[in-house]
Amino acid sequence: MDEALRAVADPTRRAILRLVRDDELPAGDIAVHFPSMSRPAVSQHLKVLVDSGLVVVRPDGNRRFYRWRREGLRDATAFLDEMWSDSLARLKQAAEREEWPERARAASQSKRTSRKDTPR
Amino acid sequence: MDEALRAVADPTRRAILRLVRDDELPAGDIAVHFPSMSRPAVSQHLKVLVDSGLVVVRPDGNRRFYRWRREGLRDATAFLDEMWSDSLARLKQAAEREEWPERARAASQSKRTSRKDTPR
DNA sequence: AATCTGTGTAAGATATTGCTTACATACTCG
DNA sequence: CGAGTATGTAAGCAATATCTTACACAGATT
Repeated sequence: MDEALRAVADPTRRAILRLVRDDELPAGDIAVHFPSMSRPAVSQHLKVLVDSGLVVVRPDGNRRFYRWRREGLRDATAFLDEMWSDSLARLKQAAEREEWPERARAASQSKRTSRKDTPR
Repeated sequence: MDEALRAVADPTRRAILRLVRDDELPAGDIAVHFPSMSRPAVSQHLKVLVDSGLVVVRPDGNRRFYRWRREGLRDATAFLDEMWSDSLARLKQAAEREEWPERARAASQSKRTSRKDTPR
């Protein structure tokens, strides 16, 4: 999942993903969308996308067709969903404390047990 | 948005986000959750999170309380939504071509106009 | 066969990350 | 005030990312 998110953190790679989301495209066709960078650079981005599981390749004769691989974004999506979810457990906990979840809760008591930076 | 996604691509930072999603926590309390790394390392991760807009700080006396900033994940979420969406435009286009969107479409003709790597 | 075409890989330069340790600062409390 | 607490910043380092140019090589064309 780290890999997928890292891959998606690059704007070029996101643009590539959009290109191959609905259509299968050969590397060359993808590269022409990025005149500001060399073709090998795009090729390397494609490699990153393949290695992170976000895209699959289908060689066909001379060319290599790239296509989005849905499964590759599952975990990343799950993480965001988790962040946005209203967490039942959280609501229950809040209820038990007789507080409203909407109200910002004051921070719990910090333990204050640490002294100095523990050297390692 | 690049920044937010890059920030979230790190597992430590995701863990921090989960910690401060529902509760406001002081830096120290956050750091103790990561005994495998030094406190300054965590502090630096917090800085990344703040700089990328994923988290806000509230200084209070001695301490600094961190809390998730929802807005920070909006764009990243939008990107994923876009990837998963069934794109009305795409459906319409498919209809106009009298094809079913579920059917994988063969790649469009590549132009084959490129010759060699263009030197820069 | 000779030569394109499409695309990946190698090597190298440079910038960025993610740590670590040492230190600076500011607040708190007796 | 002076010691202790909470936390950020500086400097340095090893690993990684992201480009670039040069090159390798298989498949297509003539």
